[in-house]
Amino acid sequence: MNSTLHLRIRSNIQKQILSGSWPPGYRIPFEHELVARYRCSRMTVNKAIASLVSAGLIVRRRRAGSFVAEPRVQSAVLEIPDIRAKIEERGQTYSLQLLSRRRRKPAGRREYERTLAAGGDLLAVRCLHLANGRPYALEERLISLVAVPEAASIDFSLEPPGSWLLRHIPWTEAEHRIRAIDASEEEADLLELSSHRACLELSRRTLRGPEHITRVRLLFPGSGFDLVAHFAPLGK
Amino acid sequence: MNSTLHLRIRSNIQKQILSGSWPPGYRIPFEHELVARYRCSRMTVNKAIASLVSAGLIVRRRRAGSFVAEPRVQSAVLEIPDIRAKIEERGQTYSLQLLSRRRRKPAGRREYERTLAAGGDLLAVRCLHLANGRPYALEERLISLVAVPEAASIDFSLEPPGSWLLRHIPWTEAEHRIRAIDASEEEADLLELSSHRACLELSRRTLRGPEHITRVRLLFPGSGFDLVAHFAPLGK
DNA sequence: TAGTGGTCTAGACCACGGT
DNA sequence: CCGTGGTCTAGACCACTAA
Repeated sequence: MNSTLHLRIRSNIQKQILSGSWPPGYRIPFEHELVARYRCSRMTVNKAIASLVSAGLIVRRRRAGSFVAEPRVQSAVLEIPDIRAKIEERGQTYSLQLLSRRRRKPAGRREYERTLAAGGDLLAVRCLHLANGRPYALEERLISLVAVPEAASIDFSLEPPGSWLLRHIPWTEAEHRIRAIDASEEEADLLELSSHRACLELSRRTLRGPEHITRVRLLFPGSGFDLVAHFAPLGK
Repeated sequence: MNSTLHLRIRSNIQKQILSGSWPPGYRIPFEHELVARYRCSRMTVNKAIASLVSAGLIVRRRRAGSFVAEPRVQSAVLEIPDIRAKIEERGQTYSLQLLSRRRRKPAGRREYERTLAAGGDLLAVRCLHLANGRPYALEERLISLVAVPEAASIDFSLEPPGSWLLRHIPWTEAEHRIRAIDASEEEADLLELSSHRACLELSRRTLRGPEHITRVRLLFPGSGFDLVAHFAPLGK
């Protein structure tokens, strides 16, 4: 059992919901009823319920009451690892191979390149992440030199661009897309794939407010890479 | 600008962080300073900051103050769609083909099957989800008949097992794994894949507290399927 | 229109952990 | 030790909305 009162109230209510005793649509006790039951102030009850609302377990309607939410589409929190950190935490040696790095104008026919460039140049970086000397992931990245001019003078052969950017432009927003694709001839060659060509492709667009920062495509050999996501209606 | 005071305070602080004015490690004003600045009570300031803490933007340390958090590993909220709903919302016709359905004992050598079965039988279901009559995903599912005895009398040729389970056993916890794999001969045949065999494999273990409910493996042809996840340090 | 949740106040005591 | 955040109280007014 938890220490503080609002956490105890919260976990009692949550238990009813997760066990199925209070099914979706069930009206949980009113705040004033919980105040009476736990002999506490309304703010305390409110804090407990608010946390269940933000976890998506409860919906509240004025004048009507608070109800167990209808379960939505399954959603899960996906941790997208920093590649170097992930490799090192498994006790392997991380190394980085810079394949190419050039400054260029956006390709005219690519809408997203012009958006990203925002009237300036792009830095195009291609590199290979290795674990114990074996290919782990292929990275193709575009960086807006309007948004991140300092990047022009970094050579990215020591620190991977992702880690460098995270240190210099933290707290951005991002949109991810995950697909399975067959590696091309050249990609299979770089990743040292033989028969099995299936790869997990992770694409990410990174923004800071309206400003586009970077766009990256990571290619992981299917055999060596898992994304694990956990869903628990626990929140915090 | 937002309506209520605690939301205004919150978004003012958030703006400082996301714009980079207050970098990671920066000590934000003490509660009593914000109380003075906004001429409000401490509870109101506390509510604003608490919400930024739960969004992961701020860490608090007693006696020391509240600090802009060091950006963690990128994390994103992944929406795992209900297959039927997803197909129908794109205006396509959903249909379901039940390939096999049998009740059986757990395979002795498979640890997880014995755990899932919990001393009873399993229901093994294999089915194909179709969009406009074309294969969209292959589903292989095990259901614990100890946890969900009603499932024994459902034939799952009309309603997909996932949708049925969500209606009957809502609010569970789940663990997901996402990989890219090459489809086997048989799987490629069922999914009508020709040359490109890369598939996205989504595995999910579903629990209710200590009780194991179901285990499912979904195979999506790489060409036709995206998972999209959005990360924004906004929370709620 | 009556009762719910949403918000806010002006206090209070306490635990913890930097100084 | 002492100031911070963590928690809690016993009120209050208001907006919304279901009945």
